[in-house]
Amino acid sequence: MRIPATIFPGSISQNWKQWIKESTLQGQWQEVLSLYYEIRRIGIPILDPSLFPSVLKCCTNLNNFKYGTSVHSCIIKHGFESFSSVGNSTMDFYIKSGFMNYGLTVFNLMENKDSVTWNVVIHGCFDKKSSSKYEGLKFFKQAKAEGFKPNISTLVLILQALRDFSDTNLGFCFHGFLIRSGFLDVVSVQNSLMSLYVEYGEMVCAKMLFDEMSDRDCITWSAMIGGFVKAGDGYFSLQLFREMFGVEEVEPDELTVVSIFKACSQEKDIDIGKLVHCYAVKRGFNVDVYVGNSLVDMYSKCSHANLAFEVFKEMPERNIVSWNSILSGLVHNELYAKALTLFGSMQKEGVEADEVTLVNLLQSCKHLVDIGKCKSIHSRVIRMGFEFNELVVNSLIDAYAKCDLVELGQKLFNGMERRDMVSWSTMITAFSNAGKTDEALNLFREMVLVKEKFNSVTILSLLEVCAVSAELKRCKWAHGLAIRSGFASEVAVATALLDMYSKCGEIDLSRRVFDKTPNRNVVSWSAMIGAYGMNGRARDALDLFSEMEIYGLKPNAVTILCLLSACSHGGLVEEGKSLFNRLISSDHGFEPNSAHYSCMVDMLGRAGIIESAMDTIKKMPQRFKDGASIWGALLSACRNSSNSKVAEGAISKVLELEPMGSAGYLLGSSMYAANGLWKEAANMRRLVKEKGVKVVSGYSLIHVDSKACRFVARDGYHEKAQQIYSMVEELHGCMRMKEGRNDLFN
DNA sequence: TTAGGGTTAG
Repeated sequence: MRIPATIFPGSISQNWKQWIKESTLQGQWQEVLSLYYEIRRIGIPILDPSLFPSVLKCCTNLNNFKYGTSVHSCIIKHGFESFSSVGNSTMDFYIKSGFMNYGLTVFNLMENKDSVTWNVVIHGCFDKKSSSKYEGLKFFKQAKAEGFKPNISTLVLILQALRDFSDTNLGFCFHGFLIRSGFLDVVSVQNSLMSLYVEYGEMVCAKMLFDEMSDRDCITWSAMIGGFVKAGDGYFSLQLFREMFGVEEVEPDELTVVSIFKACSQEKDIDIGKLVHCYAVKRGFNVDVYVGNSLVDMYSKCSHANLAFEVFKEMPERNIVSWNSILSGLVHNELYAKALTLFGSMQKEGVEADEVTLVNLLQSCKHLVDIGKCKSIHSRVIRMGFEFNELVVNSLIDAYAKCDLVELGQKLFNGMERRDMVSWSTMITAFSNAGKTDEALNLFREMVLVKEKFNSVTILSLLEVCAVSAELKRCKWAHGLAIRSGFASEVAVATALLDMYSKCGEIDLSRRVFDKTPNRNVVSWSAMIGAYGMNGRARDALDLFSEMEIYGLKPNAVTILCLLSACSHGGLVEEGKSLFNRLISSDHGFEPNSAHYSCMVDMLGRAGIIESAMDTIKKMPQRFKDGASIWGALLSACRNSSNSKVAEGAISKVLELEPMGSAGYLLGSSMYAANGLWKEAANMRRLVKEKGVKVVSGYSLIHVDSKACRFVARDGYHEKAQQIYSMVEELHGCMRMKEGRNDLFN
């Protein structure tokens, strides 16, 4: 290091001080420190404190904590610590080096605190890494009392920090302070306040602030658009975006289009998405990794997996979020095996997986119902040290449950150090899906007992559990709980409620829930139509559908399936047929799928019109002819009408298309038995055993006190089985006697 | 001392 020639002997020249200041501003920190080192080495006396702020700043930026402390001791030795500029810099150095406590010691010892002092300490408290945000608020209050004038950056930081507090009142109070102090005219403060309201979910306040603003910049618009996207109102954010285009002074940037892509995926509006994609390319935004990631996500969520992959391939820069986005996109589009393959490429490129990657992989395994792959990901989870990560473990529990390994899921759940709302909900759903209703309910009770909060998803699981157990008392309890917790007014919950009651046979209660549901959607209507169908009230189902059409609501595939099923079970063959024909020919845009055709075949079969059923199969599109359910429906029709000729063909079709499903064998066996073909019937049952086909048997539920007892035909698992069977015998005897007596009278 | 809005997941 060469010392500038213009140095006065014995002291530091003015030029030299200037050089230090400028070099610090230019980021030549090492050079400044070397010069300071020379000054100290030669022993040039330091007569004023003006060089210390620069030197300390260099130490901070170079992470040279040790040297900084020696500078601090030099400051003390010279008696310069009483200068507020030096004290402020020392404090800043300690705080930025991660030693908040040392910074606070300097702060407490300072005699001359100025506005900068307060700003520095408050900044320190609100640093992203800092954990003393609450302290920061206290300092702010104290500073205000001492007449301190905050600067814009401090105010912005406070507004950011307030997001971490759940107390919305703090935000409202601060808003008041900003008005009183006249700072609310500054755009960056307004933007930060608006974002705070967005974070609180107070969209009305955010929008009011937005409307009142006279100068809106790109950030204002983006924050507002992003806010509505976050609140789930993609439609309105797209409207705002159109409005923004009309304002000449502002132009959307990378951050704006990211929010717009998210809005498009929410609204499934691929047309606007493509348009904005073109705009982004024209403006050169597509090189931004955030923009690329959002595009991948948008195309995936709009079911355009190919386009998502194209964008992903063309991205100039990819990060872990890019990989996770495409993986989740593939999962979203049911391309599970492809997701697993792509993970292989990700590894080849040396990109390290994170928790989100693991969750995506587990999702794939779950849908593939592949126990081996689940276990292999599980071992990877352990190797990567994610064994105690709630997000990952929750997904593992879910995946194992879907693979029928509820016990393994339960083991993981029990071993969790920390469980969150999702852990509990996942486990409850797992029990529910496995038919373990008592376990599910007990777990929910435990969840309440340990004071874990629950959300509408938990309530949905709970309602499903109650629906499966079909016990009215339980259902009413769950309904009460849904009301008390404030979730009953949500459409999804209300729909689950009506479904639950219908499964208990309490169709009038279902209707009462339906009538009270606000913002009913196509799912609610379909559920109610389905409920009528399930309870044999086909006429009511058809009437409700007419009402739905009057409301102008478009039925979806499920609505129509529910209607056809209602007609099928209610024996309204003509009505079902005419409805089906009307929907195909009208401008509903309805294209029947294989389930609809199966339902039609089932309906005609139940009515004993096997020829028409066969005709339907002949006429339907070729691609549906290989669906096992179609032939299954025909087969059950044959069984009911003992049409063995058609049955033979149907049996072989079902067994060919679904060799591991139990339906074909069981229907076949019972049909042969009904026709006295005992050998063939036995053969069917032998095949079931030989092939290891899993038989799902029907069961009855009896509630004794608060316990549900499950009975499968001829099982002896109940502890009082013997007594039960002897009672059944006795009852049979009574019935025989009654029959006999009837005979006598007839 | 120095500031405001963005992407993936159960």
